[in-house]
Amino acid sequence: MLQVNDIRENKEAYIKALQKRNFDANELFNQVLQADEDRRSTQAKLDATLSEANKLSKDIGDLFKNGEQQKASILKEKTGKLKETSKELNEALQAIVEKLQQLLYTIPNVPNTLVPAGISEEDNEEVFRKGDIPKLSEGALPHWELAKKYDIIDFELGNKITGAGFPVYKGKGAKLQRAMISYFLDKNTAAGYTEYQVPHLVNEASAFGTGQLPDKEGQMYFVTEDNLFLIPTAEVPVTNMFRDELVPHTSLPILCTGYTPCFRREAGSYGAHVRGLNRLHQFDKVEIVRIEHPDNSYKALDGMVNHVKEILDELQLPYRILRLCGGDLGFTSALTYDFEVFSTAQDRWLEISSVSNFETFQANRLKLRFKDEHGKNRLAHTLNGSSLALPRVLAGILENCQTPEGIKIPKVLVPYTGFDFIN
RNA sequence: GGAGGGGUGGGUGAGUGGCUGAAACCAACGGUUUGCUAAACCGUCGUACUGGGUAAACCGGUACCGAGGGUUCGAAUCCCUCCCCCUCCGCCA
Repeated sequence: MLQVNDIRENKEAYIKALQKRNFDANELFNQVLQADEDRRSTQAKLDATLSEANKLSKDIGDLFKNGEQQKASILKEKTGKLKETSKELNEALQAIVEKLQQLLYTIPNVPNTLVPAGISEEDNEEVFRKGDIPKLSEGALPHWELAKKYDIIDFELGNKITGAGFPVYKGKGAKLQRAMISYFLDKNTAAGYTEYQVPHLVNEASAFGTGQLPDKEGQMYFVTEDNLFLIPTAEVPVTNMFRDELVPHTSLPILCTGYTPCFRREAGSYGAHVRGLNRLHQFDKVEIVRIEHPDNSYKALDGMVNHVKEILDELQLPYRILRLCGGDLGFTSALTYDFEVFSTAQDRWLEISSVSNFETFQANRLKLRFKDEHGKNRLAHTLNGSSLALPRVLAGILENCQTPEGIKIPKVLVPYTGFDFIN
């Protein structure tokens, strides 16, 4: 959520930047600033009223002590009116604050200057590409066929147990997944990230803190009995470890990584694009999260991009990096790079990582602050990225590394799998 | 799930109706002392909103003692609801 002061100071620049999202902020900003004016003047009136009441209370106390009951009861009458006034003002204030919040919730983050204008994923900007797209031999198969052929993923079984989008991994398929998790975590911890195991269910405050609420409520599974959400990404529990924290600037940056399953309702998704591992209700992901000093956050973002690159280089998969355009940029993000691996058999790119800088947008909701060099309390910058989301990496491996004899496991994973071939 | 106890500033912890935004101690920071270190001593030391001031320093107002309500002229202190923690019992990977 944006800060009112920032909106006031950068109104025109923000409006212009938000146009890249095709978001017209003009009217909303005016409403926000007006609501903020109302908030202040009401607050001022309320404070003055309370101040007067406090003084009277003190006087009454003194009078009682001196045994001047009558004088005291005269003053008491006065406070009755003040009390009424302050009650009214307080109610008005709460209504205004509520309105202001509601307005702010509807405004997405301001895109960074690097973000290209655009409407859809068509307008994303490819900034990097690496790896040869293998020429597959005759009879090359999509991953869901390969999964069946080698009996490593059972989609039908998942249907039976739960429903569509909950595959069962089996044998070498299961082992390969476990291997990837270990490998990714090892890469991340070697790069300085601290590994965490976090809850897979979160409360409302957490879902709100990272921006899943109120924007994406329908995308999360919700446990009504206990009022908890199944996490759509480790970003939620990991980032929320720092909710309501005020950390010294010397403790920045904070680097975290964690493996969790991710649960997404994916309401409204259908068709060929959700086939196989392309889009699941439950999938595994290793996430990296950074809490950064505002001066360093974009350097950190580049660092994260390079880190993910390194992993993909080692996996020797063909991939590209996109800078998301305004129309495709997530609600909370200021700048996002998507990583995509090429699905050879499907002849399309699959998103496997999304690395974003949220600047203070999440921190503002989270109340995640640091004490800076001058002793001032400021909002920190939060960043996160996948390193990596498993199913599509698996799809990429299966499809790109297929040979007529079987699937060749990327060398870097072999120490983790204990086998180098699936046949 | 049942019974009881408790949630106070970075930490420990005092505080049962006004003199308490909150003692004391520890930690932290600044300084004095010192060949260096330690010790000692002095000082500073919560957060948010807001008014004045040069958006610094500083001065003032309001709110905050788990959260939200209530009683009262006045609440950390009394009452209600919820959340969390601890102990015992039950259940259990």
